[in-house]
Amino acid sequence: MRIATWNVNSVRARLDRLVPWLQEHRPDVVCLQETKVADELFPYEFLEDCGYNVTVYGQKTYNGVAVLARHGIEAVVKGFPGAGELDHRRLLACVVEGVVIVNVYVPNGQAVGTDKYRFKLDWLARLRRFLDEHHAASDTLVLCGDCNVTFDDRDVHDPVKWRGRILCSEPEREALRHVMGFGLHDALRKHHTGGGLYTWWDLRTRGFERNDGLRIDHFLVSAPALERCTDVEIHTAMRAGRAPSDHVPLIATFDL
DNA sequence: ATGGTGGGTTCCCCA
Repeated sequence: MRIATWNVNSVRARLDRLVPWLQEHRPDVVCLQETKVADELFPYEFLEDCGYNVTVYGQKTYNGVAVLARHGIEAVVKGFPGAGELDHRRLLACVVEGVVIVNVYVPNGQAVGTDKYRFKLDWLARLRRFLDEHHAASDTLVLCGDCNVTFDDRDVHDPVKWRGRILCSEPEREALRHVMGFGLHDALRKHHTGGGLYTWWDLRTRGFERNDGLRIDHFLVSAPALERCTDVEIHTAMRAGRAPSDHVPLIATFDL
């Protein structure tokens, strides 16, 4: 089973990139973030025509997550249970072929010390509680998405410039490690231990042209899933060319 | 120290 994750920065604006990529690579499961569209306006037909069942949890303008699967999508959970209608639409969990899929769009946090930063740290604490209350580390579980946090300086092209800043600050890394404490492992690091592997480059500073990137999109998987994980690839080429997202897709392969 | 680009909406917010 091959599982993909991609922050598309608007699913409607990215269809011309997303559809050919799906047709070429045909991942079994695709977790999308930042779909930026209300559920009734989601472009279902384009993705269904690629051979996918589609489950969405979106909102107008901001946030939004979706799961596409070539197999049946079961046990769908939209948002943190009990959080209410006003909560950001950033979490979509489900089961595909017996694998628990948790698709997340972690808040960006804007800047260290802001209200959005505190919201981000709290959101990560809620994510850990959600895992504790609804899942077990002995399950075959794959949590993936835009985590908006680097693990360490290997994930940062210019660690001096980024030290202590948003996406790299120690409280964020600690909050992410607390999520990992549920019993998750950084699947990419099973296969690639070096630096220089990035998934996001800032549009505003034309970061991609200088490879000024960060690794903030992750596959965080339970021990049973890690054991069966045979590769994680970053599709860096998708950052080049016309109208890219600021994030590139990743595909993790599991011997399942 | 700031701004840059891009998406979606609305006369600006968010990343």
